[in-house]
Amino acid sequence: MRSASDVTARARIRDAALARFGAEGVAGTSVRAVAADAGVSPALVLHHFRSKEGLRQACDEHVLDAIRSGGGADTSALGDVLRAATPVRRYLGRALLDGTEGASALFAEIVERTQEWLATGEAEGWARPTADARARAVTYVSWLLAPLVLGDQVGRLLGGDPADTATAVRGARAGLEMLTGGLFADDRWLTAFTAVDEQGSSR
Amino acid sequence: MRSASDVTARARIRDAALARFGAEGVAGTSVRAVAADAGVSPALVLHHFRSKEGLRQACDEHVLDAIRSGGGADTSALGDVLRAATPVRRYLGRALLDGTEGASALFAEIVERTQEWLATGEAEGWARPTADARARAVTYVSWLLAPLVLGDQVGRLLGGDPADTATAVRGARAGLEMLTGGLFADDRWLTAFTAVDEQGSSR
DNA sequence: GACGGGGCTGAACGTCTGTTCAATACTCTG
DNA sequence: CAGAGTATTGAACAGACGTTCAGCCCCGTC
Repeated sequence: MRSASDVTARARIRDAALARFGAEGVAGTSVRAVAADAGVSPALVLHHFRSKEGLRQACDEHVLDAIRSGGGADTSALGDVLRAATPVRRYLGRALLDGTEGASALFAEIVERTQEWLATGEAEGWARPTADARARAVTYVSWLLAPLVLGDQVGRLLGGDPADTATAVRGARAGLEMLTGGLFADDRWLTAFTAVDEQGSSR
Repeated sequence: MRSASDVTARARIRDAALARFGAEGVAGTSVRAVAADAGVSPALVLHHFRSKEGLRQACDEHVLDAIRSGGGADTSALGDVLRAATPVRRYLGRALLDGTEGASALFAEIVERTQEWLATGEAEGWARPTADARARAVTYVSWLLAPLVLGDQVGRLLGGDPADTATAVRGARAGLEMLTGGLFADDRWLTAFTAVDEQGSSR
């Protein structure tokens, strides 16, 4: 076994599957289509990965390894996700929505790391205190991942090319702006929401 | 034609399709499964809607009507989305990811409304000014929709029941908190990002 | 009571699916 | 050079798929 090094057929198949799975979903992708993209026969796909499900698992593991090997640097997971190649992003978005085992684990992991990171920030004074650290971390991560899942929609409205890095950067800057200065100048919406919530919970 | 009033078979089929499409994707759902859920024969599904694609379009229109009829009240689209029933949310999330014609239109529409709403807020003083109003509106909407698409992940980490309203409320409050007070107390991340961006754009 | 039409069905169709299997081509070990 | 083992293939399978069609049933109209 020569592991995963070059453009071995196994790797070509995995990459083709990654792209197809991300673009059209796992259920919407046939083994034959993946094989055609990789330039091999359908039988070879099943030879290398035991089944279609095995192929999906292999994609999961590959994406997870690729992202995790980026290392949790100072900017937390933000950079990891933004730096990931487009097919990987698309695949990850769909895996998160499908509730894939690997994707779910990754999500939980990122939330955990983020919560610790924010706790540190709170102690060091650069992050504001919160009443519900868990909810804040979860929501923050979901925001971070939103342009990943909704990338096509965001890209379409922000500029012609959804794959263009400049587009993603423009959105990310606007996001950081909101998180730094805040979006709302007073707490009218927060109090309004609290009112609606208490009224609604009596239903 | 008695239109759509009660639990007519047509409506039952549409609702069953909505739930299935949302849970397992359009490609992952068979006409036979929808028919079984609705308690009718597969042939009837094709009789009422011309094809599987026609069924998908009918779901699109129904969801859009349901959401739009909520009316754009003062809290913008936030309430509309949160109030939508769980199957509708799930369906909408997947439709947005798939880039459905209807879902894309809805997204653009919400962004437009939100941008105007934020411009008003800017004029009235309760929304902070921004350098890129468009990017801010798009990002804000994608954040609003994030828990919708990632609902399962968020729910799982925030409490046992993803369908529970209390869970969604908890996340929404944490979000509003971040948007009101801001998350970061100083602009270290904003400047850091700018630095990385300028360095990265020279690649 | 005859009749027409739409809701509804069972059975069938051709096609595509994931998967299996025997056989071939290739590559390294002895 | 013989042989073992892996990469790779074409052909075939059974089942599920979307879709079609002829026909039944029920209801309101003349």
